[in-house]
Amino acid sequence: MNIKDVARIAGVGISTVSRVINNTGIVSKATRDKVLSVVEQYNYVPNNNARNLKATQSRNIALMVKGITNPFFSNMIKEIERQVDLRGYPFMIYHVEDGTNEINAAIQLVQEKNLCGIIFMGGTYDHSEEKFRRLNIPCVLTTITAQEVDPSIFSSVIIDDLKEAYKATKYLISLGHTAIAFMAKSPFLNETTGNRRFLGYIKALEESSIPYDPQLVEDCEYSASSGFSATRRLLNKGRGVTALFAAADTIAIGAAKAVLTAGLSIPDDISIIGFDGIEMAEYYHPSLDTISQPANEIALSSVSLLFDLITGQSVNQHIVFDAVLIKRGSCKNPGMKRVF
Amino acid sequence: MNIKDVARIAGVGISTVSRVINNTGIVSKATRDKVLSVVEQYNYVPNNNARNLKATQSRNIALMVKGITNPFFSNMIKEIERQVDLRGYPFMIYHVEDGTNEINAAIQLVQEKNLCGIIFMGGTYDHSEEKFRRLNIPCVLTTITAQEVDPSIFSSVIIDDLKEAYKATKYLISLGHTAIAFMAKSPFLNETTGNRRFLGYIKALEESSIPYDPQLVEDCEYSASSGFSATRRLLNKGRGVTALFAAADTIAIGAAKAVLTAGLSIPDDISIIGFDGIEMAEYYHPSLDTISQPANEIALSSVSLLFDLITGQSVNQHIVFDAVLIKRGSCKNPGMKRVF
DNA sequence: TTGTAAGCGTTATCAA
DNA sequence: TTGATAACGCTTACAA
Repeated sequence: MNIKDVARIAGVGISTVSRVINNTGIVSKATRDKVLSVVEQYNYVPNNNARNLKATQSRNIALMVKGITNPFFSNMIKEIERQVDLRGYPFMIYHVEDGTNEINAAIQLVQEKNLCGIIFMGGTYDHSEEKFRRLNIPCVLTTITAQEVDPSIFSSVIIDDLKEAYKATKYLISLGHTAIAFMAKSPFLNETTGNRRFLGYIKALEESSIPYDPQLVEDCEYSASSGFSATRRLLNKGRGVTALFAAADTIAIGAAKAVLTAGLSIPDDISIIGFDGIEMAEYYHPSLDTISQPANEIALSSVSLLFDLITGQSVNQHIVFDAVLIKRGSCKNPGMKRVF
Repeated sequence: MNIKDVARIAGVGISTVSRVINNTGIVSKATRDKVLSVVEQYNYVPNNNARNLKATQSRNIALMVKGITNPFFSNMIKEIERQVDLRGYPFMIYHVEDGTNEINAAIQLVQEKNLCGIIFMGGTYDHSEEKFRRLNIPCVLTTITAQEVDPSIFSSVIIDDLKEAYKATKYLISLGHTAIAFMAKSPFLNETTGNRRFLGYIKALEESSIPYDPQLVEDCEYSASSGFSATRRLLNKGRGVTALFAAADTIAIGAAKAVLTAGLSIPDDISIIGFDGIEMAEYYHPSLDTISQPANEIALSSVSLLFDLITGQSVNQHIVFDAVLIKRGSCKNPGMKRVF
């Protein structure tokens, strides 16, 4: 079933069918009805490939997600999809494997699928300007940004990872902790989210003249199991840790399990604070403190920035949201020092 | 940059370029190298729209997910993507809003994007045969099936929800529980996963001559917050519940939180068992018993069935995996009856 | 071994 | 208000 068939059956010309379908140009009511009834009856759906081929510029929008298993992203994905849908643009989600370069993947995609806009979620900050230029379509970075790239060629919606991590660490310090462990993915790899949060942690320590102990930093994946093993390793080192700052709630949950399994109490023996603000951290027992990102606002703004760009209503912008320190009782002042 | 440009710059014909790109037909080494160097230098990427348009049948594969926020799906999505990628087929993920019909959405998609295969994940069992016929491409249902449809026109990879729920309930009964609550999404709506699991619950009760009390069944979303409220409602009813069977781990986690928040102990006061086998249930404290689905095998089989269909290597099949009852200590024999 | 040319299903231009 | 018709970028006979 193609436009030709519809035209033939309806007894009209091809372009008339096209005009009816796209609501473009003037068509008499009689002709329009005739065409529509055929379309209806035969379940005709225009072929997008042909459309895009013709159109040079399509309306396809893609979301490239790095780390789709991170529950923090799930709700954002859903909201982004909803928002794009609302505006009537075709939308697709692409998952990028850890270790593949999302921009490279995107460059392929833009040409292959004829995208008119793209949102990147997750990943690193270390993209080259040349790649961005080659992308050459409106582009919003969500939860990440690009340090080395001319800010006028992309938009971004983020929180200030460094500042928020600083806030979390400061909070622990203000409670009286000095032996504070830090867990994140790739904390020592420049321009990653983990690194930004690590820098915030370091800054807070320095400001309070607490010497930085590299033994207290663990590199781990964004998962409970990884947080669990990392915390085990930490506890086994016997550095008298009294507080754990996990740069993701998933890690914090694994960490909490390791602490509880070791027969220690949260927060009496060890305080824990996470990052992100996922539901599970709230429903953990004990509920875990966290730095909660405004996921919904981030999603909404990302889409709205993208459409401003697509419709040419504004130039590239960079929005930085504040995250909120949520206290649920998993942190308190350190009790007696213990030796692990 | 299109194939014409490449041909012109390389000083060859269009079809030669096509032959080089697609590794089809015989091309002399010299010509091939010349073409490839131009492709390389100008970053030429063939336009997929044109390809698909020509091809009638493309290689695009889509995954339609209903309930992308369910962490049980996350790893499966990742694995499915990986498997499709491995086979070198373009892959895209589509999220279907709760409340929209995924088959309708798919019918659109098949024509628009020229799909050659589709996997459905999540959703309900109640699809009409007519819709499936209209789909008219290889199609695998994952974690769901279609009761009313000729099984020779689709494949499926599932667990036996009824049997596994029966297993869970039986387990609780074998421990001595009789006041067993059940929580699921839409337990009373025919042909949903929640309903299948509900029927297993009922079957186990009947078999043990435990009268069914509708007050002990709660309808809730697949989320911790929803499980939390549902459990609150349950406890407030004062029916002396001693065990909770949550038809999803996310629900079980919310339920556990409600129990613990009420000052009760798991499993001393209340036993809890979940369903699915997500990581968080293991790292909850206490770790939660569950019926664990072989998510990875399900993902692998789904893709492999789909490709068998696409390549015509086999006809539609229906695979039923066994799930495993994992005991982590959140269930024990009921202690003294309490009145809540 | 290579090139020419005819579509694939649309949209848009132009003439009727 | 309509209907031919020329692209869009590609693949694939078929010819050379």
